Amino acid sequence: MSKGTFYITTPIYYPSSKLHIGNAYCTVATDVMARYKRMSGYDVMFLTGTDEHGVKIGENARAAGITPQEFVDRIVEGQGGIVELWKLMNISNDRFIRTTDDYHKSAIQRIFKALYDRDEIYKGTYKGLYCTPCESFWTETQLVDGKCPDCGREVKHAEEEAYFFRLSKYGEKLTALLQSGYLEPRSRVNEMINNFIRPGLEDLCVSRTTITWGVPVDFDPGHVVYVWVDALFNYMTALGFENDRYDDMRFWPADLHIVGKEIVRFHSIIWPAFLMALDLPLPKKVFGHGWLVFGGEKISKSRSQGKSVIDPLILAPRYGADALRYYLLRSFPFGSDGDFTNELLVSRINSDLANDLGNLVSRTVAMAEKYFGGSLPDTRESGEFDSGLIEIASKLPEIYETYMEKLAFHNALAEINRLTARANKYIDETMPWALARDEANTARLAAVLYNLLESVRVTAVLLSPFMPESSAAMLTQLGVEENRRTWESVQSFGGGDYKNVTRGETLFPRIDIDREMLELAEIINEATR
RNA sequence: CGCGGGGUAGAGCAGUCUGGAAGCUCGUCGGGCUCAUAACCCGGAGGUCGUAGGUUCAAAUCCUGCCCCCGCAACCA
Repeated sequence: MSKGTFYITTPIYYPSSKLHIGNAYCTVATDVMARYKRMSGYDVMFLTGTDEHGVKIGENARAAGITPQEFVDRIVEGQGGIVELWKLMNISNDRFIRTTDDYHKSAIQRIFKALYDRDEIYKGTYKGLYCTPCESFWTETQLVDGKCPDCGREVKHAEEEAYFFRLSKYGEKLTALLQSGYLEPRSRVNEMINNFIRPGLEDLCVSRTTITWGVPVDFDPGHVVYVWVDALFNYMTALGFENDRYDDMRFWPADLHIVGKEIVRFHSIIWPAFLMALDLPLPKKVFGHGWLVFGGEKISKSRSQGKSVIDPLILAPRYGADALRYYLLRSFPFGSDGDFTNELLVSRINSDLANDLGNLVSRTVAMAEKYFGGSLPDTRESGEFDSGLIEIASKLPEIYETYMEKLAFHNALAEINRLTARANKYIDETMPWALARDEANTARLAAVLYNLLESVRVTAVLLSPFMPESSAAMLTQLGVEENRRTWESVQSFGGGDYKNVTRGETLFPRIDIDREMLELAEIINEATR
């Protein structure tokens, strides 16, 4: 029974160079949310993709001596590219849009025309500071010492004909939208209103004549659609808006756009204004997450050129995509910045995953095999200490759900860890190895192991959006059938039985942190040489 | 006075919206257990919650000033 549709998106990434761990952070979070919603019964559409036009890509392609299309093809679909990265990170996107896809380009032309026909777009003059060698316009504030921020040379005032979107008339409607809870976290709302709306919105330049790598304005040769319309409408063209490639408009409006804090502005001001202009339903929510920083400083694309050790292509195979996914979402509140360090990554894996969770599964499964040959008897005797464990396990799904709905992933995971810790303690309290010494205690021993296996099952199911592979491996060791791996099945503790418990491979091997840090240092050295 | 975020135990962080016994992980010291991945469990030491005021019966939390760090400023998640 479906609870309805749920449409969730990542930003479309700009493939001017390879992606870094920060992009992976955003996509992993979106993936977790998508998997969580699927698990809890929604018909989910999860979209990610790439924004492939613009000056920078044109330049980089020229520098590489290939066409822009070849350039983006390489970064998106080539070896070590974006598609491969998402596969490696176990991203379950239903669709991948590239703004160079034909259906998207023709749809953008129709959308641009529709805005023009409604007089939401008009032809005017773009005035700015132009750097001739770079073929780029800059604003006053972008200049470095009054010169081009890219090449450091003089800029001059220049004008070009351009189309403008009447953004300025949407100030009031946008303020109301922002105050209605459209944008989270709440702290970003003031930033948007104070910074951009209150000073007065200017009309937005939506075409350029100096750019060639982009979607042409079909009714006015020489003009190319500038980033806004091209990029933002991906969320709709990917569903089939103004094109025949797809027929999934039942997913619109989007339930959740997850974006980085630097593009909150585009998604909370420009994007809804476009939709208002076309009388289209607005997305239900935009969530602006924080950034990963590295040693307190921002991770930039330029700084991560080459193989830095924060490269997910190195980290994911080394520790497992699940462990990396877990670390990213457990360590930092999603709305704030988080300091990524390799030490913290390894120490998280060791303490939370190897010592606490992995070891719990290991000792529980080992005892079920050792004492009952992997098949628990049906006669069980409850006893002291049971209620403490069962209470936590029973309440967990509801608490988890509350946090997941708020995208408070770190809190949801902390709650799961609480159950893991409680289960480990329960083993100490009940001392199954002592019970096993006397056959008179068989029923009690069966109950203890049953409670432990149930706790692990609940844990594994709730972890499945975060760590899909490890979760499945755990449930396989427990010998749990499909119908006991569902969201519904963890709403109540007990009910099933355990007749086929089998030890498996170590879920999360412990890492020698000192040796690991040395090896990572060597990897950095080799890469920078 | 451009805007925003942050300053909580040796380290890294929750908690601040919605005021009500200062919490978690790592590290450290001591004890327990032997089912388990030298893992697990219990206990101890360690903090004037950046700073100065204010509101309150009560402030890490609300208000004001100041200091320090970081980011944004129209294409870096």
